[in-house]
Amino acid sequence: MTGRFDPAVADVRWQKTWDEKRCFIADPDSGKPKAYVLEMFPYPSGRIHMGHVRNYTMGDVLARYKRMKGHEVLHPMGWDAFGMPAENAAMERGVHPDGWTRSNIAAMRDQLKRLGFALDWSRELATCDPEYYGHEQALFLDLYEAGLVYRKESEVNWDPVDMTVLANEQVIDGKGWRSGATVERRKLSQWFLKITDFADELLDGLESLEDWPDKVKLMQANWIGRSDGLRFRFKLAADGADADYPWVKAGLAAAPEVEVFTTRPDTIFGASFVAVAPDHPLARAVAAENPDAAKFVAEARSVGTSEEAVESQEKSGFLTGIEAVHPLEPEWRLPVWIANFVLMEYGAGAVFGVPAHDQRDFEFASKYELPIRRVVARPDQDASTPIGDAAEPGEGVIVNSKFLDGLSVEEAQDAVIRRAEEQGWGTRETAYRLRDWGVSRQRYWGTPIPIVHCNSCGPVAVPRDQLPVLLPTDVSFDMPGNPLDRNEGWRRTSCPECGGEALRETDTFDTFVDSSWYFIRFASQPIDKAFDPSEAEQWLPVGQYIGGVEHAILHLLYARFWTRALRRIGRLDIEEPFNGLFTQGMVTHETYRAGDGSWLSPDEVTKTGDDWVRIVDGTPVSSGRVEKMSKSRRNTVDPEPIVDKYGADAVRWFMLSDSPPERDLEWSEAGIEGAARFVQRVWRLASGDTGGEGKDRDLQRKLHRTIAAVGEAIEALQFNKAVAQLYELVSAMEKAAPSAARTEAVRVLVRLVAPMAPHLAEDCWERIRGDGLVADAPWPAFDPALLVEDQVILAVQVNGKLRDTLRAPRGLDRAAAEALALASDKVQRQLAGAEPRKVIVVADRLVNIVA
RNA sequence: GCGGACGUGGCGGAACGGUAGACGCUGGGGACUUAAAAUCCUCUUCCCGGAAGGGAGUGCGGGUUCAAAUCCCGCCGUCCGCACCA
Repeated sequence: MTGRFDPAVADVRWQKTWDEKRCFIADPDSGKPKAYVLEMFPYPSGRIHMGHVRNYTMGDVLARYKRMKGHEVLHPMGWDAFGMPAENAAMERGVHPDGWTRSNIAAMRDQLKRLGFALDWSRELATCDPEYYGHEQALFLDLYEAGLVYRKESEVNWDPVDMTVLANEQVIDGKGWRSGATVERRKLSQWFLKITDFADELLDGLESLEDWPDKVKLMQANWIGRSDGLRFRFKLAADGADADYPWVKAGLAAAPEVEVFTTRPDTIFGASFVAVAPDHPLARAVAAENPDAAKFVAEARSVGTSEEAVESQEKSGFLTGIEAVHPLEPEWRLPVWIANFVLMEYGAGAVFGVPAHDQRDFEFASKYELPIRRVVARPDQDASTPIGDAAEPGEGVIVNSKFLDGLSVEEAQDAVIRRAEEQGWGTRETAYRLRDWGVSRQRYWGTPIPIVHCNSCGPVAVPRDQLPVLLPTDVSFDMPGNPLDRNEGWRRTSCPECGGEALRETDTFDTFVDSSWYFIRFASQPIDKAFDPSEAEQWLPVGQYIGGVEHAILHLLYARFWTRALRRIGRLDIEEPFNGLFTQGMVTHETYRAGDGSWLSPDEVTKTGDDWVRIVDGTPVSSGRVEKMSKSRRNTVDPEPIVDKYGADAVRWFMLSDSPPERDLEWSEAGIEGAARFVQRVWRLASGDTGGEGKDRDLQRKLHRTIAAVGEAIEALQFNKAVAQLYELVSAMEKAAPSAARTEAVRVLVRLVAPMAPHLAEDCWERIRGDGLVADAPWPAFDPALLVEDQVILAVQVNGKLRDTLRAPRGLDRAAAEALALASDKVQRQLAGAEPRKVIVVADRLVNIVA
């Protein structure tokens, strides 16, 4: 039989067949065990990129494998369709965000379909569909009514380029995650979701996520940043005339105290100062009275929170002249400073400084010559050992600390907290780094926040029967800012409560709200509500979720929160949305630069000998490091022409080969060529002579071992290992003479490659007259008895070094193995007449002779 | 600074503490062909050697073990996350 597998014909043909037979429509009532395989849905930028191809190929292999193993598989696809790029396109090209987004979706859907993914397109959704965001508005109101939403004027991260607010999670090194602009501080009224109410749950829940990467769990744990400690109050010394105290003048007379939070209450006798944040009420009170203080506060606040600012900024403080009373030593006074390193948002917005055992306090004390007093000593130190040129934050025994002396750090912490609680000046408390999630965005292309602002009633929820609050279509993008603010016709409305004049909320949701529940909507999509809990619970939690690690904190934390919030308000009985998580690596490519330093794309350059040159004029090109494919580096490779040239299966196969899926995959022409060759080799095996009688025990064993190994590798998401196994099997089959075993091997091979190269597999299946579609065929079973060889190769070592390998029957006993090894010429030569002192035998593996 | 991951041929990478380098790519040699493409065979960690064979070898230095890429200790390097978090 001659000819070649022709993907141009086969791809279209089988995609059509799967579609017509509704192969991948998930049926909740099939009675089969359910499996929910999900990849992070894409933003409809207009074209798919190699990262999508890799991501969706991995999910597809798993989905198809699970189907073959007898599961009812839910493997849906949709569009994370709201967001800035649509508005940018509107501003740059005058197209409407809706039209732009819709046509992008149509283009990308076609591209995805060409790759033959086993997706249930009947459940496709886009977050910009009113049917989707309307339900989201209702869910938001549910949370609002349950007290999990609040509005507050707060200092926010303002992106001056995108002209919107960013969540803390979206500020990377002090810059906006999309625009890269340095983020400013602004005061705005914002809607917040109470994610901090779930801090403990979200942290503790991580422990149940056994099939998540440790790295991601750790990142989330660090992000939540739980610290256990003591919150306590310092009384402010009021020894002089009351009226002079700044807090009295500032109207704070009722609270002549300052509260601090510490994780090291054991070091309380090492305190040498108290410091408050520049935003602290006490600091403001002082600033109101003292121009120097006001100047200091203003300067401290003007410094950004960017990395450079924080690193280069020296610790500095302003001595207020106020004194705090040590809670355990009433005669002991500590100076109160305003310090630029104290954050108002964390803990109590004030700290007490222990220079000996905290590096930051140490630096501050060194600068202002404050006492540095040891209160913890390591075994090689005592109470009088001076502190060197750095703080000692570690463990030890408490010294110089009255009733705490001799206790361990941990014991002393307990003792101080207990005493504080008994005496009523402090309480055990847990502080978190996590802040509430600000979800307001000053953008058009997002889900409208379903709130109306009434002059007399304040913010009022839009009644359910008026949902969805639709985005108006008559908007203009001819000036910066949010077009909703300028759309009076849409904005003006009446108050649902009093009927008076009111204005709609013009902010829209952060798009991470949209992606916080789409996996639930995939599982159940009734018309009249967001989801039906009993139907959704049949599929959820997602069995395997696959996506990029860049969402380790943002999306994955928000989705966990949203799921738990729905549970708390009784809407869905699921604790964690994603049972298994896999974060795949990026697709990378070499970068190229012309002589003038500009980036060149891979199709502008060619290699002549060892050097790269520009195709147009032959000028030399320098090849740079391998980096993530990106537009700015111009090192992207568009999947579409690759699929045209090699077919979907070769692309899929290459995406799974070589690199372990969690690591980066370097795109190479040679790699895709190799994958295309493999596709043809399989096709030739299935098209070749299938006659032949008789057994081939070696091939049969190889086959059964491969079935076991490939299944195991797919389940562990080690696709590169599955690929290597299949290469070995194909190689062995090509070398084997025709036999019944070989014929059987072809039938099995086709099914083993089906999850990875489904079009090829269908074509082969048809040629060998398999029943129905290979997509519906059961995964081949293996015979455990055939996994073991009856001949083994024994490694023979002398003093741990390999000297010989010997073929031996399986199950040889110690003495026989030893005798066999000692009979080896090579061993005898190494021993040179010496008597073995000891012989180690590992059954069926090796013999080590120690001389 | 804190936390984490990783370090194996020319390259991507395999390797329950038990034959290091599977498999793929690249490269060399060969077969088929008028020629090419396609395909197939073969070699490809390094050093000495014609070969047989020998030696070295998993970032570096120690250790545990009959046996270490794998376990332990200490360095060095690369990457990622967080970052004045009290």
